[in-house]
Amino acid sequence: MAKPPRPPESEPELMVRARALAGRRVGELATELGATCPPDLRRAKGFVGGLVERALGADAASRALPDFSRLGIELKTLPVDGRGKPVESTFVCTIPLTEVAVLEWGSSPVYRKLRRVLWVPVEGDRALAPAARRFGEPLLWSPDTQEEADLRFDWEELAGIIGRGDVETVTGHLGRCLQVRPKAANSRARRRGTDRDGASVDVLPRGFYLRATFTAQLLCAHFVLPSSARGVGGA
DNA sequence: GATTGATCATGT
DNA sequence: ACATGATCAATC
Repeated sequence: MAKPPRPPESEPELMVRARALAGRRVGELATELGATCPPDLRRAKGFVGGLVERALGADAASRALPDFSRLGIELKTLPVDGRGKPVESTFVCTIPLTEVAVLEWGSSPVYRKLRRVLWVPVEGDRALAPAARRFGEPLLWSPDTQEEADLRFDWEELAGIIGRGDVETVTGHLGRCLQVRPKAANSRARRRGTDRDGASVDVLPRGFYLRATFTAQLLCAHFVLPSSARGVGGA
């Protein structure tokens, strides 16, 4: 692998780097970084995400910090179709099953992860070889008033159910913008949880994910109009 | 066609 | 083991 850039020291510096990706292809970037593009992502699901981390100078690699630790910004690549619409949900965080009952929205891992996110759209059509996929225009995003209210609503519903010890009743159907789905090596994986009586039980690990409908809406809204023109904050 | 549940690779 | 990065593929 070649030249890992310094972490960006400011948001503008990060955005200059991120915008420079727009219109370029995954394969070119891989070549520059000395990486080899896989023929498909079946056995390399995090390949594009890792590539962009390195290209932009993310420094948190596998630590419990935002990708750009100094700036407090999380990086998410977002696979989109030919019209710019997300084709996959977005993983947010694993669910701390034994703690969720005690967490408030403001102290929740969902809130912390989503406070500030750099979205980097990338073509995600499976018919396109990974190397041929182009990057889109990045969006540095924080939830606006309505988005945060929506996220909070779902968090309270889902965390409430899990906090009561009913994680096994939660399916991916619940939640308007957030959902709960498995997050594990396989369906036999187990991690410590709490049942309805407060007893310790081993359950399938799960994570919070953003629905594609939610990321579609946020891309559209924040690209089409700047937040100041949408009456954010109550106008 | 959209969605849910299952799964893959890598690093600490 | 569990965190990071996600997409695959069966099913609705």
